Amino acid sequence: MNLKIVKAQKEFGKTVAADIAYRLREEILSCRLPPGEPLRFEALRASFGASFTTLREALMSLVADGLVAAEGQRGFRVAPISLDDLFDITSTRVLIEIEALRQAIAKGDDEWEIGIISALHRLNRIEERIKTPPGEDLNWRRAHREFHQALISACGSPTLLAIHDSLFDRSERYRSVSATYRPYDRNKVGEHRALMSATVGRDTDLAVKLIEKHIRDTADNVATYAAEHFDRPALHMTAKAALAK
Amino acid sequence: MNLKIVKAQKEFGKTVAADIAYRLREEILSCRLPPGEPLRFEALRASFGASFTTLREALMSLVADGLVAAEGQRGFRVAPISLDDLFDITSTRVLIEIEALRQAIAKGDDEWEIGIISALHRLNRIEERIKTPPGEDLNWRRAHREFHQALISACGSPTLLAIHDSLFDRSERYRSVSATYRPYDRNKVGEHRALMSATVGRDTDLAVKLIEKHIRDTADNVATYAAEHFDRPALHMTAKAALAK
DNA sequence: ATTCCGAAAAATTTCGAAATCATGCGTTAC
DNA sequence: GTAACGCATGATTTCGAAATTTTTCGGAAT
Repeated sequence: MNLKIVKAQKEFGKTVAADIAYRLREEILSCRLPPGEPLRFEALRASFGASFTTLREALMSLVADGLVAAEGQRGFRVAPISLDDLFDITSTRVLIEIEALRQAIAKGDDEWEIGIISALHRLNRIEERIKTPPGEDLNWRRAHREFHQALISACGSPTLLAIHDSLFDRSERYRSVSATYRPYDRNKVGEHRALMSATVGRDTDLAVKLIEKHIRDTADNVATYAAEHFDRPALHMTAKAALAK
Repeated sequence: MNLKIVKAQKEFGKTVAADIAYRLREEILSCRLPPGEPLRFEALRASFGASFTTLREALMSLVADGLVAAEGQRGFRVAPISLDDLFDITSTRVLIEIEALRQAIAKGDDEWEIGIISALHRLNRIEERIKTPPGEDLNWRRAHREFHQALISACGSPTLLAIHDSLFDRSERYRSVSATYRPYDRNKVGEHRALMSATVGRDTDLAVKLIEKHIRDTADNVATYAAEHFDRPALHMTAKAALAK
């Protein structure tokens, strides 16, 4: 585990703990820290350069987001993935996003429309530029997330938005798993544009239909290409353990 | 603030931090720690007998549950309450619980039905016994929560259940606020029974209608009796500050 | 050969001091 | 008289060592 030692500095968040939580989140969402991987304090300490306490706080906030699993007094590990979990997240996302989108279309103002169009434009630009699978590109992931947030940002319910954020993060991890094994589906570009049109055009029924299809298709795609990589026992054999064979 | 000093001992949770989080949660849900109240470490340290770090961890988990607000580097306070927040929680609860109840009725087995009937029976027994407003009784609150959990426990979606738990906690605080100012509405007993009957009788449309009415009526009741107590600036004047006037 | 017990080892959890940051007040310059 | 600066104060945040808990490994008994 030769991650370079980076001095804990408030690059992103206001506090060191928030910064570490953010960086750890990136590692987990991109699956550089694979599902099931145990998170031992000594190793994290070496990678992130923070104390036990600060790391613990970062880990706890990720537990709250469902990205890390805490097992009583037996430490932390990256939350495992499974087909059941993927289906559960997908169904719940459909429920939440449909409702949020309905309300946003009913309540959204000019600024909301502009936010959607801007987010889509930025996403498209990034997709033109990058060559690597977008699932691994930090900027693409950020732009993709911001587009989906923009769609429902006018729904008027902080709770709905918070739930959406959490579910979107958990979905992201599955996208990353499958992105390793397949090229990016260019049809997504069209889907995003259609979603924008229907939403800004206040065609509630069409927009709702499109968002459900978009979410379910993405999940199906992941399941098809990556299912064989689920539910494996965590591959956390150290070099030492592998050598002992 | 003359809370008695109780030695931090693992009465409830497995770890001291989990135990303190549980006890703090109770204080907040019952509004013994009023909304908006600043949570200063020295005071908490005296009340709960734990170190800064442990308290911080407990606070952070309550922040994740939306019961405590963390303001950057300016410490913690009990999350404020407002009519907007009450309406937001209520709408989202309706969405979540209707879907969860639908799925539970479709998938529930014998054990599920028995769980509902048992939970209702326990709740009724407690209601017969107690004299104080139920909102302040720990056992009533626990039984009430377990009845609502039992109704949807068979929905098959861990995510839906987790969201419900979180929203139920946040609602609980509003119930506590209003419970201080009005007697318990005995109609609730009948509502719970009707809810049980429709659910166990697999009458999806009726059950869904009843749960929505139950949630909305409770919220309206709270709003009517307690609205004047919302949005007040936090009453955290110390004796010194009051004296200075 | 297998299971059970106990002690050593490894990991997590807790602690209080030290560092850091925000706030309010007094002083000074304009 | 007003605004701006700087210091003192009180609070939070971070640290690494110490205590507690879990896990592992070896040995003896069944």
